[in-house]
Amino acid sequence: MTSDAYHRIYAVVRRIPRGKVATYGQVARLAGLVNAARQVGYALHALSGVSALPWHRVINSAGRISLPPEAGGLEQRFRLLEEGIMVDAAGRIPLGRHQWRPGSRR
DNA sequence: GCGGTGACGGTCG
DNA sequence: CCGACCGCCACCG
Repeated sequence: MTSDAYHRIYAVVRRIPRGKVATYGQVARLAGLVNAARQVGYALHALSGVSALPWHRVINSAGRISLPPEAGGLEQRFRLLEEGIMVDAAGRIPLGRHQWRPGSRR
């Protein structure tokens, strides 16, 4: 049932270091997929929060939480704050300071 | 197989 | 900086 694409996506998300975030498009590219940002969102949605994956470290390219508050966005904001990532009331995150750069190992 | 939908992303005004 | 549009593409009824 878990497609190969999903497996790759999850593998990438699992590598995001604590205290760092990655964008949907970034995850898609690292997973070797093209124009699949939406698919990444769909893959994470399929988890329904029931997972050991750091799904909360994935945000959109605008540097904001895409998930509606009542659908888990609130929990995502809380988890990020808990890791020392600044998230303002509007769900905005300073990407320049927190975006994950693969290779820098953090 | 078709059409609507969305945890996206880049552009434009 | 923000909202409106449009292009993309897998999932679902």
